[in-house]
Amino acid sequence: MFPMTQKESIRGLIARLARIDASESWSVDLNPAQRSALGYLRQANRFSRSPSHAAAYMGTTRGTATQTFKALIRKGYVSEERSLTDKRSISYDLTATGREVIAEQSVLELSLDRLSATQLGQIETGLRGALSHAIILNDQKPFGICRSCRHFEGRGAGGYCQLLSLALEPFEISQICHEQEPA
Amino acid sequence: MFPMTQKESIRGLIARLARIDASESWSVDLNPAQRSALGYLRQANRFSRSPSHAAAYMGTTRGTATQTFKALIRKGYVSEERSLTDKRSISYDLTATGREVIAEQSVLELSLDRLSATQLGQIETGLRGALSHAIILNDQKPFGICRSCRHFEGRGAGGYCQLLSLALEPFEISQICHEQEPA
DNA sequence: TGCAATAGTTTCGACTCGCTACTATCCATC
DNA sequence: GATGGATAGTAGCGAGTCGAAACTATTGCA
Repeated sequence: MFPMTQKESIRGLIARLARIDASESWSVDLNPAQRSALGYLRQANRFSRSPSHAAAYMGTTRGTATQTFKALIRKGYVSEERSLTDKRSISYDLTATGREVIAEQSVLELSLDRLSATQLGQIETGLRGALSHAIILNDQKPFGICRSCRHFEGRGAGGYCQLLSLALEPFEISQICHEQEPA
Repeated sequence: MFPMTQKESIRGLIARLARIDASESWSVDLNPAQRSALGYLRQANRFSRSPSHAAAYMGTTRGTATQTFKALIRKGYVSEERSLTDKRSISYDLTATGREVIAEQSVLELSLDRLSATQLGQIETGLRGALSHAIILNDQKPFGICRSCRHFEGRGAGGYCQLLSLALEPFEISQICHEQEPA
């Protein structure tokens, strides 16, 4: 009568999985927005850990991002550090307990456990592709990883950012950056 | 420094895609809950279109489901019909405008357009598998499609439900049912 | 020096959603 | 048949989210 297209099915699956995942966050005294803010901080490089950048990444407003970070401070999951060069800006970082909380395994991850490695790989590349298209359609910034940026230049184990004229530690080149532009 | 596992990446991807999709629903005067309620009604068979069943499917409470349906009535997207046999129960159904609204293509679907048919197939089966595990872990009902139920019996183009002792129209056997138990 | 842009914050209001309590109805059991 | 418990839907409350807009402080450009 009203057959669902494959794309509609996938849309529904994503919504349901996201809902299951979101409902679980509450059990660790984190709401979904707070959880994804923690996840963002874990991935973001040192130039991208501000409310503005988090807001751009999560598709929300700076005001909401501020609220979220303040709540995370109260709970002791992140620490705040004011910039020395620009007195307007603030940088947040995960605390040790913050890292523990974010590392806890979710029902969603347990469910993914039952899939094969190839299936996981297929899902990841597929969803990643879809997300990058969606981000373009939504006029959002890509926040890709440093290593695959046009301003990146490899140097031994680490690298160099031509935009910021800065040397990069090895671990930094696989973090995400608000300035990133695909090569 | 803190490498993400593949499962963590997928979790993040699902959350981000869901957020993009959810934020879009507002542009058609539907909130995410209302949108997924409409989506549920489109798939559900005639025995499963009540607030209770929708609540079980969506992982929310009956109270919230009622609110959602009442809002959809106000907006003219669903119609209400009281049952003749059980005076407690109500059945909702999509109106013509409700069907139009739900059929509109989303940014998420547009993004999926850029993937190949094989990729779409892989994503769908993968996510479907993950969801069915997650549902078991969460003690929710599967709401699978009629045709693949242990009470289903094929009869020509249509079928027969051994649980309800009822003949089923051809289009009904691919709808989802709250009584469904995988064969 | 002044003016616009930017970073973060605050406040307000609309809205969601879960919880609890309540009514009506059904049904199983004595 | 009565009756007690389960089940369907609903109403109202309250905590909390989130976005919009206004506001302050700082920066940097002209």
